[in-house]
Amino acid sequence: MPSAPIPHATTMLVRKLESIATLSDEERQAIERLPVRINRLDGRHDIVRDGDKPSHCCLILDGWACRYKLLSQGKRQILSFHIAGDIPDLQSLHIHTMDHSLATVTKATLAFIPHENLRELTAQHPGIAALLWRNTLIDAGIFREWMIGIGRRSAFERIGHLFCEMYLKLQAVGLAGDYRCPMPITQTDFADALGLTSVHVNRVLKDMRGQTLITLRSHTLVIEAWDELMRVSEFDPTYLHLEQQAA
Amino acid sequence: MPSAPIPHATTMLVRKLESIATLSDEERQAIERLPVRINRLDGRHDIVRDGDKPSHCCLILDGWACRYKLLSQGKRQILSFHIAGDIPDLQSLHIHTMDHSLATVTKATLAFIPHENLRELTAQHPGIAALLWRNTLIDAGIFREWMIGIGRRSAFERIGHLFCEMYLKLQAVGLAGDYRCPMPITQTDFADALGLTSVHVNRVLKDMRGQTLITLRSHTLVIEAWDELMRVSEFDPTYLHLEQQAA
DNA sequence: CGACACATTGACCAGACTCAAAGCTAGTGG
DNA sequence: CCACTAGCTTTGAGTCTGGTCAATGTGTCG
Repeated sequence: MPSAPIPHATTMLVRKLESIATLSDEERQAIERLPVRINRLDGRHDIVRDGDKPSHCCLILDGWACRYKLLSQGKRQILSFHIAGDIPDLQSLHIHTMDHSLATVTKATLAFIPHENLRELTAQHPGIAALLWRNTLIDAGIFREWMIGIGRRSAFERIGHLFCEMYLKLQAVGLAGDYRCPMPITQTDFADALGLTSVHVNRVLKDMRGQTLITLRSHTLVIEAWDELMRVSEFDPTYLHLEQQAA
Repeated sequence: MPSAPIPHATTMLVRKLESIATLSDEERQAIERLPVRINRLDGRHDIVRDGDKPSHCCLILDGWACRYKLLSQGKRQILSFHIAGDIPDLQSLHIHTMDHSLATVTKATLAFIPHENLRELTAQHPGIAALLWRNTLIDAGIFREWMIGIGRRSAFERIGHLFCEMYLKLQAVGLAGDYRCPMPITQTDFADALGLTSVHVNRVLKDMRGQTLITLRSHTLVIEAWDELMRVSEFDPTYLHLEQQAA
């Protein structure tokens, strides 16, 4: 988790897409010609807000972001967490009004790509369109899995499940290994992501530590018993569709 | 709700896509050339199962379907309900292994379209690809909204919210009107969709009837007080992205 | 060395669950 | 055409997971 040098934005995108399928030279070059605007933001800072009609998509180069929605009486539901290589608002390319917000979790480096260029790219290169489409479909699969967790799993299982999911996602882009990964979110964030309260999250974490399943200190997670954690969380990684590990 | 004659499969697809954007003659003809296999199924019948690698997508011509996943100890989470015009497993075009199941709810008429023809269609016509992509993105938005409900809304709000959502979706394809629509699902289905138990659903429904918000009898829902139901359920239809009403 | 955000803990509470037993009702078959 | 049945709905009584409220630690950063 020592932060590797942040790659050039389009290089990161090429790498991400090539982890799924091979790109032709032409496709690779078309991606590399995309104009990007790089922006560095602090943590806890909105990128796009519920109701906005954005004109750019946002590629994460470094740091964490999350999608969330605010409800009445200060209630908040976090919908997803995103890491380097993700384009969390790719949907805005085809759905013009945001129905939720996107914010940084940590300090982050973002690349903004104009919709018009992405639209041109996908019109010219159906293969790239398919890959980006596929990306949004995997996102939808993760939404479904979260729904299953919130709807039908215990607090303990939900938290364990999230640990497994984030560890594998981070590992796939080389940001985790050796059962150790960054986990830069607060207990309130956990609660809002998993449909719990922060008080209850605290108690479950205490329990998990007691069972020597995990260590969680200064925003670093160590999974002390991976197989056991997967088992008690009923975690099955199929839904992440991580065909291969990109390094 | 009197069942109109079931239109030809490709006509239904053209109509659906044209409710979002205009198709060129060429695009329309390409869709109409799609080969389809029509199949009539009873209710409560699996169409595709968790783990399958389907080679067709399924367009619903008539009836209801749902996506669901089974967990240990007989737990089930229903992920979505689908009605005429939907292609609930469109994702299988780009994600080869099913991470959940798809089943009919009622007796249903389905049109199966081979992946290879859809892939060819989208490669040839980026505009159609964009429209289908958009469809899957709206699905994802509905998943997010369900997540919000299960995570942060009370049982009462969740049920009210689902009524509002299904009424508008049905109305958009001409299957509902006058605050009245079919609702062919059991209280157990409600429970499994909303992260509740059927006993509790039953009690909440009783409460809703008591407040004269709805009538629900023999699989027909009548919304007696639409504005009030929307208000108490905190329902905001933005996420459905129903740009216009198709008749 | 504050100050502030975050984590932890205790005491109490409630919305939703479990288990179990009756009622309904729409089909089915005789 | 009616009795039967399977599946669904309704209700009651008791329980529990997870929520609420509030106070007290703890760590980090200017």
